[in-house]
Amino acid sequence: MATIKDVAKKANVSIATVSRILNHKEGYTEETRKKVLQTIEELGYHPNGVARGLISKRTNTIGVLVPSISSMIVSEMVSGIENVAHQTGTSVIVCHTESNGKKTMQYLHLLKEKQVDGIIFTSEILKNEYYEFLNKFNIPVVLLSSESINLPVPHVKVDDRLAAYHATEYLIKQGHSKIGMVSGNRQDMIAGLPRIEGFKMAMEMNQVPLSESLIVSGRGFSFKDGSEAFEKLISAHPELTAVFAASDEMALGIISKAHKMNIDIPGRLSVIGYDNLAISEMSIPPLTTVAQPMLKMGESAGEMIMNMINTGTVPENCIVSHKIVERESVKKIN
Amino acid sequence: MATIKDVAKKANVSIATVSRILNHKEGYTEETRKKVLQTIEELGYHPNGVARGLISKRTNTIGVLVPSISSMIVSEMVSGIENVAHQTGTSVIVCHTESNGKKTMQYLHLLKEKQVDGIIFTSEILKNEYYEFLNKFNIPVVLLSSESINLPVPHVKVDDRLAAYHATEYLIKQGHSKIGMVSGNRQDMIAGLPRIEGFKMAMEMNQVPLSESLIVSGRGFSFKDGSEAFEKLISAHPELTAVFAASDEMALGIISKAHKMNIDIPGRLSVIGYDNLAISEMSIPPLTTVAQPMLKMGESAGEMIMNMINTGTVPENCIVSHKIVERESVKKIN
DNA sequence: TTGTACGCGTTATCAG
DNA sequence: CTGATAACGCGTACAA
Repeated sequence: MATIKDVAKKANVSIATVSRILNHKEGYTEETRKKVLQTIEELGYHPNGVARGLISKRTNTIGVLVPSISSMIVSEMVSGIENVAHQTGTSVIVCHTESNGKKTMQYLHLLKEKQVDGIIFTSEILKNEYYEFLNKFNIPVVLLSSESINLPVPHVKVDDRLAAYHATEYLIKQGHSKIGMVSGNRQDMIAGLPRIEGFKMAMEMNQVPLSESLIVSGRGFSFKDGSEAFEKLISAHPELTAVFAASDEMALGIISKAHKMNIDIPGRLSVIGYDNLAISEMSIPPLTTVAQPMLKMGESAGEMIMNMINTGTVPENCIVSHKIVERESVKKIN
Repeated sequence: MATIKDVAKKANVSIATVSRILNHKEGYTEETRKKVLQTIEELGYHPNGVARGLISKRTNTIGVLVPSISSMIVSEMVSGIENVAHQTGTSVIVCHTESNGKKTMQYLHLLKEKQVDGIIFTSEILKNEYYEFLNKFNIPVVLLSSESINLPVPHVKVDDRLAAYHATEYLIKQGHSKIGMVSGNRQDMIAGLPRIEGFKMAMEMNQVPLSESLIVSGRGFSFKDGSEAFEKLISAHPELTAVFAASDEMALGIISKAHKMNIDIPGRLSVIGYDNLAISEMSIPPLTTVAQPMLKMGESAGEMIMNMINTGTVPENCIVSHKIVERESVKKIN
């Protein structure tokens, strides 16, 4: 494999000169530049990023920690991150933690050893243990679709409480007053509780009758969770005309179960989801839902981490705006 | 940041000894080992992988090229790759090429500069240009869900022709004899044409009437492609009782369009898909489909590349077996 | 404008 | 069992 030394020798210059030319510094004539470029071509020389990283203390690599790559919701965010990263010549290492604390720490060690320039932490809470490690080694971090209340780590996410508020309010404005919610896990302080709070708030603010039994939560946000929770909800409250689901997958679970129970959607029951995944256009009926701009969020997080790396400052949090995408799963009534 | 040198100094040993201990070589007493480990703890020392990579010529990093990360079909394969990679302490850099030749070459250069140990090429054909580059620098490659007919590159995939054959035959065995196909792009020699061939073969082998107009292909394999192609197909052949879709997304497109046209599925029309994505359980009705074991394929490709890296030999191709997952979108008829 | 020489943090090969 | 020391490929003061 040709090194910078080989190039220097063949071109009859010093490695310093070659290095300068490669890095677009000044200090050489156009003539020598051409000569060097020429022999680089001839030798098929490529710079060795590892050697460069050793001396420059930059690897142009960032790590992205996600609970699960194949989850439709994170893969799009990763895509956004990769988008902006690649524009500046940096690469993305993905690590799926499976929400496992031990595995997460393993990854953190691995990434530190690899000397990544920064880390994006996605869809999961930042435990103290993680933070201390990162902080100890001064590794820049940003939280994506997550947040920390006590730690000084910047994040990008939508305002879940507000978004849930809007979703519920939308249902109310369509004339519904018997509304239930199929929520995620109550213990989940990031994506679970806030959406429940938003739901309650909208109900109260609009004087719609509310009781705790109108909210039934699943273990997570999956299709199955949605389907099971809905079954409980509707048997306790057959009078419902609308349901707010805390995720699109849950909404699909509801639709599927409703179909089995011969409940027409949106004829007898309206459903609004949350996420605006690709699948929400594919369902029958197409799903009305709260859109989280996943791709954009990934891009923002990417820009944020690049900024931290380049400037050493910690940026402001970024609250991206949600919106309601109207399709056909919600019906206006009287 | 503490280096191996600091550790050596503080522990009153040489860096050589520290290195030996770190790498579990022999040549030191239990006593010195403890002392060194102790001071490593105290200093919070972590080895620098970049420096190690410079001398060992291994980065414990592989690159994965995919057309699009967020495509449900590839994200699961990446997950499989990452699974096995992490077990051996290697990381995965994902690059989405958007099927763009220029961008792909950019990534290849980037990955070479980063000195990755190997590359997995996913769901896309390996152009000569790519191969020459990889070959020139002796970078191990494996093809995942793709193959090359003229280049000596190992691959892992299912036998598309055979799988399509089985899917079609399954329809026939359920009593159908008026069968159409909504296919992917005919020009696609990897995932397009073979499935068409399999379809034709099954029809012919079972003496089911076949004409070219029974196959209509989309630009790709998307929901929209499926929905549009189906519209053409069914208007030309309203007598059809079953359709083979070349992907699950296309199948969903068909179901959706059929619903709009008041065609009951599976009552009047049976549909079989291809892929067995997560969404195929979520549709109404749940989709009967040909399962490609995406996760396992990723894992196989991961093991394959690790083998190539470690042994320098090129492994056998790996044809993984498909199977038909029966759900509710196909009805048996008289 | 150009070249020399040192250092980045490791591993590995020698001596001792 | 242990310790100097030379690589690995590159960037960069400093000198010429």
